[in-house]
Amino acid sequence: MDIQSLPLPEPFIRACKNKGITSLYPPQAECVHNGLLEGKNLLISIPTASGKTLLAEMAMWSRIGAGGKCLYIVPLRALAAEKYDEFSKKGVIRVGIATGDFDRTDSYLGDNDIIVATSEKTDSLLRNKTPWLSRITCIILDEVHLIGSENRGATLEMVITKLRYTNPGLQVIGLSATIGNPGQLAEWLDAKLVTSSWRPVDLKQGVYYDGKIRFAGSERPVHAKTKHDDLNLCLDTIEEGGQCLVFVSSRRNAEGFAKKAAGALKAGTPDTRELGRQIRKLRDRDEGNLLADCVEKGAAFHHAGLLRQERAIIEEGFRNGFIEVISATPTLAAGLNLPARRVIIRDYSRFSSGLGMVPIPVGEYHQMAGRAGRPHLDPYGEAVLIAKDAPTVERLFDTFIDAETERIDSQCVDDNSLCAHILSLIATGFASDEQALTEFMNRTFYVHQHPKTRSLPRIISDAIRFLTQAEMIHQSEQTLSATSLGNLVSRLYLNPCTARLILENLKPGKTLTLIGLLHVICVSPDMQRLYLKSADTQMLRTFLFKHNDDLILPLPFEQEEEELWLSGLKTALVLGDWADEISEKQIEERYGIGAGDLYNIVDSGKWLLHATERLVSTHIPELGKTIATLATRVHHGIKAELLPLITLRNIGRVRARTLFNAGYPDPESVAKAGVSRIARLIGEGIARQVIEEISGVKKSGKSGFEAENKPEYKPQKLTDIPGIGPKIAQKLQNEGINTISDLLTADKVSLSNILGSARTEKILAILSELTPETGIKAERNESPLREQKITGQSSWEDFGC
DNA sequence: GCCCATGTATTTTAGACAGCATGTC
DNA sequence: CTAAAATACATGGGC
Repeated sequence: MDIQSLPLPEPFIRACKNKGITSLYPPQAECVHNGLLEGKNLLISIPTASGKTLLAEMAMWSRIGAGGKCLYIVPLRALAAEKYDEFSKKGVIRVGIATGDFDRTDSYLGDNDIIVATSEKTDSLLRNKTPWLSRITCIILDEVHLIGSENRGATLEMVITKLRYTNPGLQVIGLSATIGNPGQLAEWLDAKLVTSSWRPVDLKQGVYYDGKIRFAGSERPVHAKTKHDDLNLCLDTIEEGGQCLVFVSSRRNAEGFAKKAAGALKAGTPDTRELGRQIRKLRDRDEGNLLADCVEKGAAFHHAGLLRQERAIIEEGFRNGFIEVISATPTLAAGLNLPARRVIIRDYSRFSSGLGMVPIPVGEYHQMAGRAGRPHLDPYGEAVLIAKDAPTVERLFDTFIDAETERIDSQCVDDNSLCAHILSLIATGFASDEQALTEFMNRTFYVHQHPKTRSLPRIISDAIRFLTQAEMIHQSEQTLSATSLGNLVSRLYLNPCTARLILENLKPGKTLTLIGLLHVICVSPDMQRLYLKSADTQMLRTFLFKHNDDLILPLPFEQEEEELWLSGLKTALVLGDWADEISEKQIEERYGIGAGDLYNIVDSGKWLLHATERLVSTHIPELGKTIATLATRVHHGIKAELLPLITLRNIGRVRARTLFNAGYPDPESVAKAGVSRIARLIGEGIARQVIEEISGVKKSGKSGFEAENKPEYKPQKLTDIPGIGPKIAQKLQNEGINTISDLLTADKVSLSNILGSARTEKILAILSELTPETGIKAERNESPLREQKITGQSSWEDFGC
């Protein structure tokens, strides 16, 4: 089928032509025949790299041509960024991206024709009643089979159900890997099912044993260059001019294999050495950098302990053909599109606690195998499993290559996130009584799979009971409504169990310490915890011996709970060290974690501390202040003494520490020191910028030295302060704040309630710069955490719900 | 007493989503 | 119902 003959906007057709795409692949043509461009729902289950993205784009362009707006839902932030780039390149249409870490376009998001978002972000937008969502006329569900994922499937299912509920006539395009029950999923989506195993590059799947790869019907000998089968398979492809992807079961294995491969590759090229340099630059120029050592030779490993930038360099280096082999954990299987001529699935079983080594799902095998063969670049793709003995050869064919893919099952009721979803349904007005909840749930995939279920009413009323007890919803007559707490929890995207855990334990009555607070957050279901190693247990016991009194939660007796408690403590200690300015390298060594892990822990910690502050501030403003301080400390990884400096733009933990140690503990002293002295510490460009900021001078052609002699900025009235106009001033006056000095003595929490926290921060930052000159001392008691008292009691019982 | 080879007990084991603010210069 | 590989430690023998 010729693209030019299709009813698609001209710019899109031109863009395709420029990329060399003139006609459709057979499965793509089938989708067009099935109404892709006429707004029909489709579930498309075809192999990776057979043109799913183009199908999505065709559907979206045709909807946009008809005045519509499209939402492209992906499971990973990295994937969102990739699609965003890809769609943006075509020009003409407006593309936006919405993920948790990437919301700069948020305010104008609704103006875009296409919005790329993660499923969680979409859920969050729904909970915050984002108006433009009702104008969406087409959703693309990338990797829709993830609806069966235990962790995150429920969210995706609820998002789909909600959007279809509010937007009648919505076109739904599901893009799925091969699954066992595609018909059932298609039925639920009211979609036509398109399946095909057609691939643009031929894929050969086989098992290696005893010097040969056995494919169905053919064999291929592999030259035994070394005594390692996995390595030989790898070198075989490289000699032939291809690249290799090796999937293994653990990080250590990934690193081990890359080291082995690097040893065999020996030389490396100028390109790989450059990549190595780039990777070295990312860390403190310390001695051993295994990744850089490997990459220099053209081998790399890939897992979640790496930094994002490291992963990006490796992926790009592989795509450009510089890196010849990557050994990876499943990160790469699910993530970006990174094909290679040969994929080696070396470890086909993985540890699962309580179960031992279990074989990976067939679906996952196919996802890995599907990575073999680069369209237009490789003549064919090979996916190879490695057998350790003769009988295993056949077994591997049976369990993976010739096996049926697993079915997917709805996770939306037995998942512990049901409470959160019920709360959000009530808070956003999807349902205002039990009847409506049931009706809504009847539209889920769960009920489609279990049409005769009778347990649903009980499950729903259990959730309602929990939420009522937690004072998140309120029941009068038959009507359910969210309390202000419930609304807050829903909008903060917090698991209700987490919110309850926090509120139960931060009640007044106990001495609150930094580690005690962090510990509460770290045992919540929303925190990603660290795995406990045996050496940790010893370390934690020692810590407990000395600091048991600092903790709020008592050590539980039951073993399972104890493990959660301890791993939460370990995670809390990591956050504590980070906020105590322990160097990243030291933290990584002390807890045996990678830089990427640290980043993730801090990221989650930041989010949960922010949420905690919001939760607590309403009831105990004093405590809210303390938590806000701590949130800032964890955000930047600084001790309390650096708080004044961190408010400056372009000053992070390192520069703030440099300035502080050189005798400039706050913005005023920095300004007084002048550009030349500060420049010696943090470089002239930054120094100039910072001092300009402190003096409140807008960026202009003026030199930084002039800025030093600028007359002091002395506001007289409230409206003299940038950020405060007549309306805001009126609001403040209504609360009894009439003058600048009132503002300075007012406490931050009540200000936040009047102005919102972002504005308050901004205004306080401005005020803090001028206090000495105005003669008013801003005494914002950031009392040390250890002395903070709160009253009440904490209980262990409701821990973790 | 030291070094190495071998045997035995112990330890370790993937990944990754989410908030903020809605008026003002 | 279900693990396996790497590593740390222990032992023993040769010198």
